[in-house]
Amino acid sequence: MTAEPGVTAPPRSKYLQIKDALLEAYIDGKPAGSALPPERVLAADFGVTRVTVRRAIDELESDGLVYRVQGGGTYSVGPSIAKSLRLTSFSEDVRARGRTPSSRLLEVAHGAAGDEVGRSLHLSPGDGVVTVRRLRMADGEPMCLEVCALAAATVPGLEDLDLTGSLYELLERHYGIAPTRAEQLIEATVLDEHDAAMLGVPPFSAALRATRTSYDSRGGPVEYAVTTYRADRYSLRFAVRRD
Amino acid sequence: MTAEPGVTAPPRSKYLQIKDALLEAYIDGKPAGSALPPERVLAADFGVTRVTVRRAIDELESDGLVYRVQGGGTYSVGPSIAKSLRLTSFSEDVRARGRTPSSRLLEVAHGAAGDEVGRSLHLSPGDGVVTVRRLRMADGEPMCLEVCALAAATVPGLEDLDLTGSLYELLERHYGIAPTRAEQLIEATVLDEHDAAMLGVPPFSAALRATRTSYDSRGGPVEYAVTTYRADRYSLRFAVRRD
DNA sequence: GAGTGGTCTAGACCACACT
DNA sequence: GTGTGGTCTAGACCACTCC
Repeated sequence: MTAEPGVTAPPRSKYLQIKDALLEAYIDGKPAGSALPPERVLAADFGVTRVTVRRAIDELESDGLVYRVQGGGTYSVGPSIAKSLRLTSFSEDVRARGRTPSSRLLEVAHGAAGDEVGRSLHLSPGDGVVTVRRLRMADGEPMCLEVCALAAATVPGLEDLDLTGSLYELLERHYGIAPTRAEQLIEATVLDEHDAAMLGVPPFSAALRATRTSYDSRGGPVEYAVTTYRADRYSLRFAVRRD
Repeated sequence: MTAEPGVTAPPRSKYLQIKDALLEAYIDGKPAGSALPPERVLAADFGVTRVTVRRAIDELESDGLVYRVQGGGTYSVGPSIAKSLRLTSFSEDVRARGRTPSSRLLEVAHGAAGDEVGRSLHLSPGDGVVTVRRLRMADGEPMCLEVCALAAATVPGLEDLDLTGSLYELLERHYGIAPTRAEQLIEATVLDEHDAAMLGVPPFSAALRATRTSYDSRGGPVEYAVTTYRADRYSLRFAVRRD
């Protein structure tokens, strides 16, 4: 059972392959409002059942890339808009925008979890946590300040590793920990003089603050992170639907 | 054509009924991490196929209320967290929080669309738009400033209607227009003296700004709205997953 | 009426977790 | 091995839109 030459990727599910094919054929570079072929036609073309085609289109719809009209058809929203809400690390995020991520490590500290962090990580307030403070940059330009807390017991020796890259990659490689889902809170705030100076903006500038608790596939909390983004460099864009 | 006594709601799809039943039985009031029964058991209990049960659980998962572990099971995230990202009007939003919405109408103006609004509403810059400025409140307390633009041709006589309630309800009732999806941009900003006074907070306070373009079921743009929320009263909370 | 998306059935096999 | 969720098939009927 060998793969076709040029097909080096691991065998992905059909509906994901179809999603990519639809993206390339009917969405990327097509004007907004272009119609996709009917589901039954696509099913025949791809040699799958309609259920599988629908699954692919379900993903495109929840990503905000197409919309459906019952009895009407399926239409492209247009090529440029609508980034979906996926759990991504800062490094992945910056690379996806075609820029180069880097970090300046500000502090690695051991201490007690305390109340809020302990509750989020399912620890007692006195349990040990490692706190990593970093200034994160894209093409060398400051983008956000990140404070990340992890249960000390789960990441022994973290402070001796290179913390200027992707924390998610590092957790996976050294500890076999991989966050798969997270709860996220987005607020607006104003930067104090210290944080503003770090980010290279005037004091009292606006900022977006994201507070995130990440969980691994077994449901255990992995990371509690507070990230403060420059308002002039960061925004959230997504599609919403009505029930 | 009368409904059954006691069955006042229109017949909803099975998977939505199952979703509600699962919510009540296994999520509301249950501690985080509680396991749901296996999909095959639920299918038998509800007298449907596994596909239909999975569809219900798909919705719960994308709402951030449960998470699944392949080979393991399906678990509740807990009762309190994770509001989903649905397209809701301010009035609906406030009522969902158990408070009473109200509005103060600041201005209704006719004018040319201009560049940005025109592009969003698929109009020429010189086409007419109606702009509605409102201060929106919950239990009488200022929550946000809303500026909403609609194509003048689609809402004749809008300025003579009662604009202190839900704009979505009004669009539906008087013009048969119902937004079904939207693209939304979230940014952080700082309030100027005028807006801060309107919202009853000190000048230069932080605020969340949401810029939204809504579309009806046929894909036509309906509304271009910029809403500025008090940062101390409004935040966004949602669940994210990794691919 | 013809065509489209929306829902649902009754199975099957695979990948992964637990023990 | 057994049980779980993940994917997929080959149909069916309904609700809606457009002509």
